[in-house]
Amino acid sequence: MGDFERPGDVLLADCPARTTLDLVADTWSVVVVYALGRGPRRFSDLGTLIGGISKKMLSQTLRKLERNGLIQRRTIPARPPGVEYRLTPLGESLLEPIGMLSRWAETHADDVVEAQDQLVGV
Amino acid sequence: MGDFERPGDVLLADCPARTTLDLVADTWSVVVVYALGRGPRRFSDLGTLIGGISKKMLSQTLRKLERNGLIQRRTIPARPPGVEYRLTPLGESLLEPIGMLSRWAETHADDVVEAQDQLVGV
DNA sequence: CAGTATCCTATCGGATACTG
DNA sequence: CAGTATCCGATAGGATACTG
Repeated sequence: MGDFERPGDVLLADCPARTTLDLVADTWSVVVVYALGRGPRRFSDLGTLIGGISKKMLSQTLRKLERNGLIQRRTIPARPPGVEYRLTPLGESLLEPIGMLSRWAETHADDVVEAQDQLVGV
Repeated sequence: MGDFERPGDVLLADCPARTTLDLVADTWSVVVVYALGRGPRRFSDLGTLIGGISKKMLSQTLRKLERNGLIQRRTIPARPPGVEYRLTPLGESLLEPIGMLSRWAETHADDVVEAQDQLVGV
């Protein structure tokens, strides 16, 4: 190998960096973390806030992120009883990267649509 | 609606922003764009550069990104004949967001592993 | 070299129904 | 409210073989 690669690079298969990228590089993970960036939320509130997500995927995504230390689940002893999810410091550290990615998607969505049309024809 | 949401937000289902996020929020898309950030590359070179990717997924990912205007495919009339992929300006605009995401994965991979171990037990 | 085609398995993801 | 369980079709993704 040369000095071209750094160990732990996302280009390397099976390294922790790649595995970690795998963990967050999917739409639901990005959107859930993005939504929790607004502050702690209940399960049902997240379901409302995030358009198009099913209870199943919301639950799965929350548990995956929890297993990997990005979010924390807490039972609220209030009335009515409920559950609250919040970002951990690790999860918060992800807010800036996915914020940039989300902003890119919002900003360049029209460019993508235009490129698609270009290829289909006038 | 309140002033809480912006139209085109990734939180909204089926809007162009969400669709565009969907397009790039997966591991192979991120890694392929990341790899092409080093400059134009041939198909086989990308396969070597990107660890663990199969020809099938590389091909599929390249075509998807091409269809959506992020990369451009060009046939090289050189010897030996080949094909070269490069980022379009739109693709280049994605380099900073995914660069941040990749750097996050590299930096926080150990935190994730630690969090996993914590939950499994000592 | 640069792919496509096929096969097969695993996961994604929605819908629905049920539980505490 | 906050989920889990089950069913089902669609897609992801690897392996292998084949093509121009």
